[in-house]
Amino acid sequence: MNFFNSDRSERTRLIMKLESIAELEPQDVGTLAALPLRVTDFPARHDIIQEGEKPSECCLLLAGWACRYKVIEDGKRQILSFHTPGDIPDLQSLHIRTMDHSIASLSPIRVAFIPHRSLDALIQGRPRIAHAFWRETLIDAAIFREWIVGLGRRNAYQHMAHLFCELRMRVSAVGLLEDESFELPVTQSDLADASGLSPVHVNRTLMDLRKANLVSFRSSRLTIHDWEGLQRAAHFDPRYLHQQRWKSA
Amino acid sequence: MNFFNSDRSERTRLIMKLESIAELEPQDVGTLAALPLRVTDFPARHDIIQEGEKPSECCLLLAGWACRYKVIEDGKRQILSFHTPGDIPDLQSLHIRTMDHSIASLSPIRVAFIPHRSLDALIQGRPRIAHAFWRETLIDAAIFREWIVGLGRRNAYQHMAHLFCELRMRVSAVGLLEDESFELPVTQSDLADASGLSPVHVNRTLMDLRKANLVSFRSSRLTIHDWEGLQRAAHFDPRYLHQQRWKSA
DNA sequence: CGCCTATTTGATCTGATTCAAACAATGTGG
DNA sequence: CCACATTGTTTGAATCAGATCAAATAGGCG
Repeated sequence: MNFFNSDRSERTRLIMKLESIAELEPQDVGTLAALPLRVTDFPARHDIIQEGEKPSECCLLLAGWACRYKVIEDGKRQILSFHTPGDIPDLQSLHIRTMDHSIASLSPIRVAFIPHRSLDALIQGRPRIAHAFWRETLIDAAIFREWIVGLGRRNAYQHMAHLFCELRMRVSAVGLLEDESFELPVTQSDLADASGLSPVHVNRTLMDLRKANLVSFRSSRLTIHDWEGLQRAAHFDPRYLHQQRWKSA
Repeated sequence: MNFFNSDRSERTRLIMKLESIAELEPQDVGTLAALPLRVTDFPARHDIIQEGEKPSECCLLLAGWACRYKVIEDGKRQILSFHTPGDIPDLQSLHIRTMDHSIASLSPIRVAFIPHRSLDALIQGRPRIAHAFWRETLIDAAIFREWIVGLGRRNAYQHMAHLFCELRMRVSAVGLLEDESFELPVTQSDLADASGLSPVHVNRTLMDLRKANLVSFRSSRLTIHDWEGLQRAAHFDPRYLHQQRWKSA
């Protein structure tokens, strides 16, 4: 619990994110800033919430990377989404009591827990914020849909390229893209669990992408060498992300 | 436009559905019943909305089956979800202007178009209905997540079994399950596009499920011979559907 | 340095695809 | 009500994308 360590840029992350999702009024921003936050740090690869729990708070990611995942009977894991600062990966718990999946840190992370009570009050009193929150969960669903397409109908090469395009766009939207390169603290096994492939095949696909001079992934950092080409390889169309203003290229 | 043909059971479908999702007050029900509906019939295999459109109405499915789908560059199709009466498959268009996928009828269907304007008013004025609508889109997302798991980490046999379990539960919840059997007006190609498989392999998998005496799928009807066994084969756990009261078996 | 975890490589295997053709069902018009 | 066309299902054979197994190599870090 490092409430006082949380720096200014982290504490305004939620406001930045929601402003990128919907228009807010000055009063909305004030109400958001007054939200009670319980700020907590977690190490890498640590469960924040587990499937089956009934949380009474939502967790706002302030720094670091997280993911949602499910484990099936035979122990296989499927990652459902990746999350960057500003995301509230369990926002749905506001209206769906029981978690149907787990959320874990990928890197060391800092999260702010916000009581459901406070969020409910916000939703009642501030329709624009309610709109922004709902919209965030809907964009979430749009990303799930695109993953379904990738898993169902794209080959490994296109699928991985598409995933990197998505992450690039989202990272860029929260200002973490540095010259077509960003921290991506995941292993190739994580990428396998996200893309429905085996770790070995992820490795080979990464090498193919490297050989085609599109991207390279080394020491937890993705560098895009040819953004145009990557999009072409993935047949990537960013409209499904429903970003208002694309801070792209 | 068959407003007057729409029978009583169809017109209360939405109310039934929302009541199964969240608790409503009598006044909510009254407001819902007063919603202006533009009822329209469509033949089978007809697009109701296409990707890229910006609808100003939502479509409530009154009768028949529909699906969401996306088509990628090389012409491959991925079905994203199946929909039964009571569903509003484009409810997200209320907050996300542009459709990122299409919606089509599978069988002949009857839909009621409801202006966004009216729904917005409802959401402003009746918090419980707002809650129910939001919750419906969240359950949608939960189903997407389960499809991601199926596509990524289940084999063809488990995946198809799981899909049938999902459909059985949902069909049951809207009262369309008749003695462990229900209309499922889709082709094996449709099942292939939903499960990320080829039509040939769907055919072979269906035969395997038949041979195991779990289900049979003939002339647009799915009959479950062994509900327990089917759930076991799929490792099906219905909790992700977040149904309040399971009107099951 | 030495341990542990992640990546890379090679060889082999397999679940699922593709192609092609036969067959069954359903519908349509004469 | 039959003939024909169309669409959907079934079967077989060949092929392939990606999985699995196993072992070697490379990083990161206390």
